[in-house]
Amino acid sequence: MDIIAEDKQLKIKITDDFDPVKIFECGQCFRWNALEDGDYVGVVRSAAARVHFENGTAYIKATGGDVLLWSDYFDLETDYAGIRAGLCVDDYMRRCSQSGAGIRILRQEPWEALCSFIISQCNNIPRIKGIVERLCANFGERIEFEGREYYSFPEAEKIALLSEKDLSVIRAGYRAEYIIAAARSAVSGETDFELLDKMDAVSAKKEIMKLRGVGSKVADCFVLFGLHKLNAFPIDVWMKRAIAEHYGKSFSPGIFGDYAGLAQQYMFHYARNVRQEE
DNA sequence: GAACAGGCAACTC
DNA sequence: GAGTTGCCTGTT
Repeated sequence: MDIIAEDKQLKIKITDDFDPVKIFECGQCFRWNALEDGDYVGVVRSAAARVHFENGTAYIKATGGDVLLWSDYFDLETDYAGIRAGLCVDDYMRRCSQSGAGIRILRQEPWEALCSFIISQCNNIPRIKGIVERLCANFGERIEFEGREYYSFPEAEKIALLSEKDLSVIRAGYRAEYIIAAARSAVSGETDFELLDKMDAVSAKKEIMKLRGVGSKVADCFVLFGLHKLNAFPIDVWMKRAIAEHYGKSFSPGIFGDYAGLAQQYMFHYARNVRQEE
């Protein structure tokens, strides 16, 4: 990918898979929203940004963050087209990966991913987004961008000091208790994201599942999206259906190898966006 | 009003 | 280990 910094914006000549709609709407993140003109606006760390996509070029205009932040966040060093080609172990996966071409796994902050996916349980995307937005608006740092207000995702340190009552404004329900416990665990060092990062996906999953409110699915989402371990394979009801239909009981994510997590994204995308249209 | 939702924990057998 | 139930909130 060619990244050129010009006129206070980054211009990325896309030479690999990169589809903003799929990237932002595939369920991996909750803080990017489409504007009327189709651009996406979101917050990463302490920077707000607008992503515009046109003629094979992505334009990123942000309040901050250098080239490194954005190339890291969008995982631009990884060859998704190449990985995708290698995933086509059967005809079904070929269809899935074709339909999902353009998805990239963002390198999100571990704490943000953990917290967001704790909130995601038994919830739909609009509501998850609402809760996360209220969390940020109430406890994050204010960022002004293009005449509008945005908020950073609050640090674990900040959430650790809150009571469940303090959190009631975000209307997370019974998940509030889990969020606070996770924040305190992160602050105390009992949950150590740097340490988890060094582990393999299976060990990291096992470790993060020690937290209350973190079961198998949330743990896999954390490992895949928060730790960027691309072999983690979250299984929700959509995936369960797809697996039952196409692979049966003996299924193991292992058949997709080191990039099973990407295969999961393609299957998920296909199940949600393509298959019902057939 | 009741059932349900992209899930988890605690409990039962 | 498989099955059941409550959980907080919002939607159908």
